[in-house]
Amino acid sequence: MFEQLGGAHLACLARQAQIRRVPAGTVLFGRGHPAIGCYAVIHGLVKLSLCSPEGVEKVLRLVGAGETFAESVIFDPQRQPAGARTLADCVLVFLPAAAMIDLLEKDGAFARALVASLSRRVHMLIADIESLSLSTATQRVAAYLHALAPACRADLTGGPVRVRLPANKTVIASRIGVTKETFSRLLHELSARGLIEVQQNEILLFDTAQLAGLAREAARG
Amino acid sequence: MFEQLGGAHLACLARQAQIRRVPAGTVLFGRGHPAIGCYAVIHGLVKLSLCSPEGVEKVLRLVGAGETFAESVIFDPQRQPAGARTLADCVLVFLPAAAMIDLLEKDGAFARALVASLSRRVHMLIADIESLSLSTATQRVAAYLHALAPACRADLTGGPVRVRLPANKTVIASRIGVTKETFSRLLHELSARGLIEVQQNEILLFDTAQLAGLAREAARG
DNA sequence: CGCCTTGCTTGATATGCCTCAATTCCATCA
DNA sequence: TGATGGAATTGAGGCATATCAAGCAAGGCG
Repeated sequence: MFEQLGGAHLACLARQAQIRRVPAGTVLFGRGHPAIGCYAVIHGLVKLSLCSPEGVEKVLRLVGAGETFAESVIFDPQRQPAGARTLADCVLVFLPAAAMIDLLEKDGAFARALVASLSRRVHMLIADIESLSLSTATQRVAAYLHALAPACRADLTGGPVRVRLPANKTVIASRIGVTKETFSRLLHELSARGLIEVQQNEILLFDTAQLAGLAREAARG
Repeated sequence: MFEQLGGAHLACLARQAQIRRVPAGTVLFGRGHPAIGCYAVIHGLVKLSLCSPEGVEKVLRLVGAGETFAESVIFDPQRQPAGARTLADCVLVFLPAAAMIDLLEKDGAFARALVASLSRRVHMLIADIESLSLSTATQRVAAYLHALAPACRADLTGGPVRVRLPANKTVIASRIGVTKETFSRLLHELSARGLIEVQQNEILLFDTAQLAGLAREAARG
C-alpha cells in the first residue's frame, strides 16, 4: 500500500512485523484501547466503527485488501478512537508502534509515504463530513454506489456496471449514515427510477452518470 | 505549534516562509484550488468551510492562534477540500509546499511532529463524525460549550466559567452542525435549565459537569 | 440623528428520516 | 424436509430539526 521504502528498512520492518490470521468476527481492538501498532489488510475485510453509549453503531470505514488502518493512533497520545472487528476471515500484517516510530525518523521515503497516507485519510474524513452535513440520504446512497463502480469503465461506456457490496446491507447502511430500513427503501426508489437493479449483495448500475448527478445536485421531486 | 525542530532546519524554513497580514473577510483559497503551501495562524481567526452546490455552508473548523491548516493538501495530490477565509484581521505564516516536503525528508523531528499533527487532525475529524452521526443537536451544543471551557478549572471548582464564542453565532451553529435558529433555541433551553447564561458573545457555564453529562448521555425528556 | 445592514431571535409549519412492529426471505443445520 | 435464526423488507406513525417568515436589536455611516 504505502510502502515504497528502501530495501534495508523494509527488511528491518519485516523482521518486526507479524502476519496474523484471524477468523471472521474477531475483535482486533475496542474503543479506548491503548495503541500498540497498526495493521495492513492482506486479505479479508475489517470494520472500523464507533458506538454510542446507547449501543447505536456507526461504521466509520470498511478496510479491504491493500489498505492500512490505525496508523494515526500511534502518533497521537490518545487511545483508539474506533473499534475494529473483522467481517471476514482475514490475513493481516501487524506493525508494532515502535517499528513505525523508528522508521519514520530514519527513512525519509517512509516518512513521506506515511504523511501522504494520513493526508488521504484526512481528505476522506472531510468527504464523509461533507456528505453527512450537506447531502440527503438519497444523495449519499447514490454517491456510495457511484464510488463502488470502477472509475475507468463507468464514465466511458455508460453501460451497466455490476458492483458488489463489500458487506451486508446493515453494515453498509451504517457506513453511509442511514438506518437499514431507509437504505432498503432508497435502493427500491432508485430501482423504480430505473437507475439500478438490486440482486442480493450485488447491484447493477444502469446509469452511473445519472447516479453521479444525483449525488451532486439537490434532491428534486 | 508543531515546530520543535532542529535550529538549522528551522532557520532554513524561516528563510522560505513569509509573514502575511490579511484583513478580516479575505479569502485565502477556495475549494478546489491547487495546494501551494500551508499556513500557521499567529494571530486572528480563520474559517475553513465546505459549500454545497446550493450554497449551504458547513464550517469544518475554526483555526485560531497557534494552529496550522492546509498541511494535508500538500501531500495528497488533491485540491483543497475546503475553502479558507479570515474572520478577523490575521497575521499568518505561509509555508510553501516545497519547503515542507523538503524538510519532511531531512528532519526526523519535523517528520514526527508533522505526522503527530495530522494524526491529531484525523482524531478530531473522527470526533466530528461521531457527534454528527450519534448525537442529538442538544448534545452537540453541550459538548461544544464544555469543550470551550478551559479543562483545568472547569472540573475542579465547579463554579461558573465564562467562555467567549470565537465567532458569531451563525458560524458557530454551522460548526456544530445545526442551523442558527436551532442553535438559538437550544441555548435558550440550556439557559432555562439553569446550566448556562448567554450574554451576547459570551456564555456563563454554571455547571460544566452537567454539561459534559448531557453531551455524553442520551437525550432525556 | 435617522437610515440601513447584519445578526439574532421567535413563531408557525413542513418534512426527512427514524422508530417500532410485523412479515418475508434466505441460509444453515438437524 | 422442516426447523431455526439472522438479514432484509414493508408499513404506520412520530419526532427532531430544517425551513420559511417576520420582528427586533445593535452598530456603522452618511
